[in-house]
Amino acid sequence: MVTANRIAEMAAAMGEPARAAMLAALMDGRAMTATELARVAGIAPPTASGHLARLVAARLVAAERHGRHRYHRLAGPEAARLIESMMQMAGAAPAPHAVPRFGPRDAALRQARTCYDHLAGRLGVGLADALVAGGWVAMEGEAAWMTEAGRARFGALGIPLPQAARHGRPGCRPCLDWSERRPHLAGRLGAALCSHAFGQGWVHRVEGTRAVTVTPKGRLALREAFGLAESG
Amino acid sequence: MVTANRIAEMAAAMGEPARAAMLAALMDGRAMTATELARVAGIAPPTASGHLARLVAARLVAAERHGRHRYHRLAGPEAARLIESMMQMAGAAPAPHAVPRFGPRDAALRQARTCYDHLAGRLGVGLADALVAGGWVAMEGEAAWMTEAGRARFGALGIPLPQAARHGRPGCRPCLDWSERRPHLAGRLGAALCSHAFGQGWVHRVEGTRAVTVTPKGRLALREAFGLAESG
DNA sequence: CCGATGCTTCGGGCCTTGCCGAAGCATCGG
DNA sequence: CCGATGCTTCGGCAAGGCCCGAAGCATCGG
Repeated sequence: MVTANRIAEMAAAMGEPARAAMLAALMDGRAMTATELARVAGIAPPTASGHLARLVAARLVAAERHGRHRYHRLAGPEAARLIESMMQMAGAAPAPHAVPRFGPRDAALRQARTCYDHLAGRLGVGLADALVAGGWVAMEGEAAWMTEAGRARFGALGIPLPQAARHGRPGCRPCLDWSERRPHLAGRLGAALCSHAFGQGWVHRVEGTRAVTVTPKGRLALREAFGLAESG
Repeated sequence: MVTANRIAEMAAAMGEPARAAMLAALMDGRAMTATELARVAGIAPPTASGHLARLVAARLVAAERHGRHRYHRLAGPEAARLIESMMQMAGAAPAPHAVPRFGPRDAALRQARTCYDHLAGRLGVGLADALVAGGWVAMEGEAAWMTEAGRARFGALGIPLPQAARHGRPGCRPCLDWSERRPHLAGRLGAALCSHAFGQGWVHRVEGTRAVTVTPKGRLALREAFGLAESG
């Protein structure tokens, strides 16, 4: 009974168009200020402030002060996962959940972007395909796992590996790509790959968006390391 | 933007204690009448009727008339999956989400029950353990898959097998058991095993509950087929 | 055909919640 | 030190939602 109440609390926090829009906007894993989120949701700052307080209370969103700004991000991978399930069941968006008004960045977003903490778009899907084709990773339905060979080769590249079956977050799982409608790689492995790609200068973020571009160096590295033919 | 609204609609449908309690009660996959659900949620029948209409509108619940009764069940595996995610994030229930007032059936429920369309409780967890130990199935984190050997042996037992990587539902996935706090087997394989167990007379449902008992025949068969030592 | 049963619709009371503008705090930049 | 900026709190309004009892439909059992 108590569990039903907690469910209701969380669900109610998501169950309002303005808050749902905010959560969707946070799904790329970046943090946003209250004012930005107000604009995204199409409401006045005071209203947004109230909504955000409620999302924080429901532990779906975490907030952090930096000077006179307050940055909001999803509370964690579980929250992202939950919202992702909802989006999927909501019938995946026809357009890749729009960033309103910021102009026609759709092409760039479709090509490559971050999805919470891993890579998505054609780049993410292509990378996942290459990893499966190369025998690094196997996928079946909603399951994915590293092969033994993959584990060894990721290690050799200096990519920190999720230990097998640690209790919390799955090491490796497929995540349905909004724009491509095919799976890319999420979970701890997806996050590790993404941060490695940033760290090595394979990709750069397009300032102020969640789009990323592949550098020439990255294009080369992705082909050499994973056999990824075209990466944008 | 439209996607945020649909999310909000679904979430709002879940975001009310009475409705959340109803959904939780439906999580074993059986259908319940409106009056039963009213009692579960602790509200009057007219109120429940309104709630159920809303859940149906949100496509979380499906209803079906049988004579003067109207049976409600979860709309499908995706809905079950979604609610399960919420429960998990809600911090798995201390008690196995209670069937109120129907008396002290907890012991039986903990021992063996259905969870949506597959087996749960000590029986379900033990079966999953045995399948992993016997090399039928492998599990890692939130991923699970049939081994080649397992696929062949399930087929030999006459259990209809999910084809690899069909698009909709995952063939095989772990599902955190409420009472045991360890995974049992869900997905299409879990459902196939469960219906096989009922069909072969390995288990019987305890009338009017979601508890099941293992028959002597079932105990024998489970040991012989899967090496499951004690099955209640 | 008639009463009992299951469910829904209707009407109305009550409370919650969304929304905004104005005003109050804090921080930054000069 | 002062104005601009980001955010929150406050007050008030309006809409929507939850809840119930009474009454209306349908179905079942005799």
